[in-house]
This record gives sequence, C-alpha cells and structure tokens, in this order.
Amino acid sequence: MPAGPFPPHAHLASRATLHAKPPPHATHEKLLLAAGEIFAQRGFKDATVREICEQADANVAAVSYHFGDKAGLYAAVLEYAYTVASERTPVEAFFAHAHTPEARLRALVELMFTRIVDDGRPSWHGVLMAREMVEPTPALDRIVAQAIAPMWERVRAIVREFLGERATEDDIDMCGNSVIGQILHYKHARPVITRIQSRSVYSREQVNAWTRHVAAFSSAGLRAARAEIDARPTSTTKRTSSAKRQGAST
Amino acid sequence: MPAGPFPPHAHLASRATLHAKPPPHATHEKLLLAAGEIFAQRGFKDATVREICEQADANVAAVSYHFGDKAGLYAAVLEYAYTVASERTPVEAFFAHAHTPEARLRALVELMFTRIVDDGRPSWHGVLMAREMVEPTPALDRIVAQAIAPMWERVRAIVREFLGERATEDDIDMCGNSVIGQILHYKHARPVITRIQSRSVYSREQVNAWTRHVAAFSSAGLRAARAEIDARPTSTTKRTSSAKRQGAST
DNA sequence: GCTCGTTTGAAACGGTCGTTTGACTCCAAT
DNA sequence: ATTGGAGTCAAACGACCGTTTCAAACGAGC
Repeated sequence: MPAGPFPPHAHLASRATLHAKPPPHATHEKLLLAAGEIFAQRGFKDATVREICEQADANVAAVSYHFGDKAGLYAAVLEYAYTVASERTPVEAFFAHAHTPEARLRALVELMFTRIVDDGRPSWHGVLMAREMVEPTPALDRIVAQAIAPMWERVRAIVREFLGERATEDDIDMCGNSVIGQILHYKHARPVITRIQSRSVYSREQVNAWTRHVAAFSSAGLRAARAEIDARPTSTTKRTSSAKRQGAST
Repeated sequence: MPAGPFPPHAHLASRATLHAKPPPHATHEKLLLAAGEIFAQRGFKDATVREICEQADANVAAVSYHFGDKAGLYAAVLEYAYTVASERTPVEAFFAHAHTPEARLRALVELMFTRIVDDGRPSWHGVLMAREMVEPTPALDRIVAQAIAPMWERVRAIVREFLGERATEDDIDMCGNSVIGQILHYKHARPVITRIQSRSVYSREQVNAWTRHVAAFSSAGLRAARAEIDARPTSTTKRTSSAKRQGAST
C-alpha cells in the first residue's frame, strides 16, 4: 500500500461518492500524458515505469502512489485517451452531413483513418486500441465494451443499409470486417508498408487518397455482396451453407 | 563465447563452405520446434529462453551453444519456418488450375488464409510474419526480402490484371492493400473478433466462408477500381487507348 | 509556530530475464 | 588405455523490471 491511508488511486473503487474531488495535480496529469505516449509507442509490457516517470519528471514511486500500480496507470491512460478522443474527434461531426449510405460509409472510413493514423498530440487512443487488438491485455474487455463494440455496431448499421433485409448476421460481420480490415491494415502493417511501398509516407494527402480508395472499393464490394444475397434462393428455414448455383456475373 | 572453439552456430557466417554438415542433432532440432511454437505464441520479446528450453527438454545453455543467443535462435526459426511453409504450402499448387483473374485472386486469398490462420503443427511461418508486421524486430528486413516482397509482387501482378494498363503504381498498391488487409484482419484482430462476433470460431468451414467472401468482395472492388481508372481523363500525350466510357456511377 | 495529512525523493527489495561459467559425460580417434 | 573435442548440465552472474520502504518536504488550518 502507498503511504497515505486514503491514496488517490482509491477513487477507482469509489468514484463519485466523494464530493467531486478528481485530483488535478501536476504529477498526476504529467504521468498520464507521458504514460500515454510511451504505452502507445512500446505497448503495455515493453513500456517501463522508469521511462514513463523520467519523461514525466516524476519519481518512480509516483506511479504506485497515484495509480496503485502499472496496470492502474494503464487503465487511467485508456480512460483519459477515450475521453480526449471523443472530444477531439466527435462522431456526430463525421456523420452530420452524410445522408446517403455511400456518404455514411465514406464518413466512417474517414473517421477511423483519422483516429488511427493520426500521429502526435494526445491522440494515442486509436493507437492503444490497435495495440490491444494484436496483443491484448486484461484491459481489453473494458475497451471492447466501452469503445469498440459501439463503433462496431455503427459499422454494422452502415453495412446493413447496403446489404438489405435478407442479409444474415454472418454476411454483415464479414462485410464489416472487410471494410475495417482495409483501414486497420495501414496501421498494423505499417512497418512493412513503408518498406515495400516506398511511395507511402503516411502524409495527410496520402491518407486522404487511402480514404477515397477504401470507400470506393468497399462500396463496390458491398453492392456486389447485396446482389449475391438477393440472388440467393429464399429458403423455408435458415441455410448457412451456400450450396447454390453461383451464377457469377463474369 | 560458447564452449567449443568452433560452435555450431558459426555456420551462420560460413554457410556452404564446409562440406555439407548441417547439424542434425536432436537438441538442435528440438529447440527449433519448441522455439517456433513459443515465438509464435508470445512474440520474440515476451518469449523466454527458459520456457523454450523447458519445452524442448534442453538446458538453457543449449541456446547459447547451438545458436549463439536468443536472436540467433529466432533467426534460425524464421529460416526453418520459411522452408517448411514453402514445402507444405507450395505456391504453385494454389495457382495451378487458376486460368482466369478471378480464379487467381481466389487462389491468392485461399493461400494467404491457409498460411495465416492455420494453427498447430510446425506452420507458424505466417504467424511469425504477422507478428513482425505489428512489432518488428531487427529480423524484419530479412523477412521482407525473403518472403514478403515476393508475395507482394504476386499480389501486385494479380491486381494489375484487374486494373489494366492505365493503373498507376499507387492504384495497384492501394488495391493490393485492400485485398490482403481484409485477410490479415482476421489474424491481427482475432482477440477482438472472437469477443464481438461470437459466431466466429476460426473453424475450417468458417475460414472457407471468409475466403469466398473476401474473394468476391475484392473482385467487385477491383472491377470498380478499373472502371474508375478507365474513366479518368487521359493525359495530354496519349489518348489512343480507347478510353471506354464506363458508367462511373459514384 | 505547530500539527497533520498529502505528496515527493533516493534507495533498496525481490524477482525474472539473457547469458556465462566450469565441471561433467559421451564417444570416436589415437 | 588415453586423448580431446562435442555436447550437456546445474549454478551463478549482471542487468533490468515493478514495487516498496521510509524519511523528508510541503501546505493549509489552528
């Protein structure tokens, strides 16, 4: 246990019970910022509290005092990054003027690209989430419930618009995976992409080009998927296996 | 330095000079197999030589003796995994009966899915490569040159068939990214997919369904990309190539 | 000025990591 | 029988990790 009988990180247990005392102390916030940057760079396991505290001009004991332990600091960073990302990249702004399915798809692609390949500044929320996908920590369940699941429902809603009423849950999932898989690829495979595709520099203009491409590519894929779904024989009960005549257009 | 004056791992420097003496000793091979499995599970940094040696029924000093150090063992595992994967999943077999662009695309998707979500047995080559994409080690340059770049050229060749002569290098790269991004997503985002899409169990049948979907989705996306490319205004120099007025419906 | 809860600081603790040590076994060649 | 290199083993080394300790510094209320 830390020094004080009621250390600040005990607020994790009793959040809103105490009369509005979120600790806005300097060290607390400096640790949050430094930890966010280094966790995003190295991941939870490879990041060391010594490097975080060095960058925050704080003592190593400060992590234990303010956040309990390294995992508590990580959870606080995720919480902080989520609120910051929600404020800086509000979802409504991206979908405000999107009145057609194509426009909503385009807005979704742009939103995800913005959140994920946006470097610098306290915007490592997308980076931390992308890391959690690949090497999950015990905090993944909370992240999924808080951030990923709502976004995924939004993806599914847009995909459903394209696929129509006869689409199965598997159809929607696979098409949603195709859309966001294209986007996340630029994040996950970045070390390889920069080595193989020398023209890609992850600049603002390049990301805009990727956005246009992914939106157009996905739109065509979704329309083709709907055509195939509508061509399926209407069965009395639900059939998962596609044992039907594949009269492909080619 | 290890015990012997000419330890086995010196073969890294002088490969083919000595008259055909690859050490086929039991410990050497057991270490390779155990290390491949554990490196694929935990990644290079999180894998410990103690766990590897325990699984291989070998002493911790065996790593230093046979491979120099942990990085040398990792490099040997990559080399071994590459040859095993090339033998077990020969590229030619997948493209043998693919005589149309659609068939070649389908074969490519099937090949990559097979190599990447294929669990168990000494087939962790795709798993190790997927890991290197996300958290690269100093071995990434060699992997790119040896395995990824050739596969990427194959992807580009297939994409080029779809896009036609007027496609730019950026067109080909973006479309190639869209195809393999869909596939790799099922590998990279597996922890999230299994939590959100409860129907996905990564079974053989499920992977087959993903293969069919990604091939169809990509085929439609590529055809749409070609239509958009062909509808682009031709440059001032040359306009002979029959700019067919494809209905560029956006 | 004193008190007491809050926050910081240098140092150390216990643990795990990759790697090394040096004695040991085995076995083919002398 | 002896030699000497190849390979194995338990044990230890040094480095780094997260975390803890405890004294010192701080700052508002009396």
